[in-house]
Amino acid sequence: MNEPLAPDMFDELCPSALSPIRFGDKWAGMIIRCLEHGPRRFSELRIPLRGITAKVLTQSLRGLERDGLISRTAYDEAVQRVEYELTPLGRSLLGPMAVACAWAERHWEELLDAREAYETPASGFGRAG
Amino acid sequence: MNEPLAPDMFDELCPSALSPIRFGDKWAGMIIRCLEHGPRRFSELRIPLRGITAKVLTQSLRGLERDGLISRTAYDEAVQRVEYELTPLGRSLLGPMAVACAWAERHWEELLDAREAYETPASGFGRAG
DNA sequence: CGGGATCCTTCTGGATACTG
DNA sequence: CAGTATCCAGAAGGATCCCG
Repeated sequence: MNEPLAPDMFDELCPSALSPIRFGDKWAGMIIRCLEHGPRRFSELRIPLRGITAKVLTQSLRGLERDGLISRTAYDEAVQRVEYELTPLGRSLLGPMAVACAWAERHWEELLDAREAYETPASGFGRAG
Repeated sequence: MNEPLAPDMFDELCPSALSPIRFGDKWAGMIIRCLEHGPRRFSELRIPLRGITAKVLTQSLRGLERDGLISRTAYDEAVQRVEYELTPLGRSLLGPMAVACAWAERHWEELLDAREAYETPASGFGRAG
């Protein structure tokens, strides 16, 4: 149905790293993006969320489930299978997230500059006045 | 110039308490809202941010300054006076914040229902199946 | 008034090992 | 496979005292 998730979906160079806008906990926003195009399995989610431990992923998923943003479905098959999917409420967050992403991409340079300027206070002009 | 900030500006009943969307750290979003209509003094900010300690407010303000979202101006008068103000970059965040607030207000009921449903798993129907 | 310094508690995220 | 149980480190937030 939906293609595999790219392992480098959340690169280090991603502007979201600098964005002050956060959705839920550290991983929630990324998880929601992963579910954007359809349900995903637990182990499928671990791929783009590189290095996340099972415990932390479980925690984050439970939080999202608690807030009604995703639903969890366990299939009783030979090999255990669990799928997570966005609820309508969760899907309604995609709008605000797109706004946040657009903001971050748009102001990415300014954010970088601001940090750099803040960390180099000695450059001829100071706060004196 | 601008009217005093209402002490109950951030009520406990505020939908933002349930919203998964966060701007910066715990206080950053509220600080930005406080600066929306013009510069504010340190002690002025402490009023709506009820119970915040000086240290934490300072920390949060420094973080916002570091990210280029606000500017700090110290006036060398008899009584010490420091004002914080939104930069253009900081002001550009008001759009995404309005989107976030609209989302939270719109889905406030759903969020409440989801939490309640999650905390009362025993109600006849379960996840069985 | 607007902080800084210090100490303390809580929360978040993670490493590791184990399980149905 | 999809977790749970334990233990642990670091960061965030806060209380308290002090200062120019």
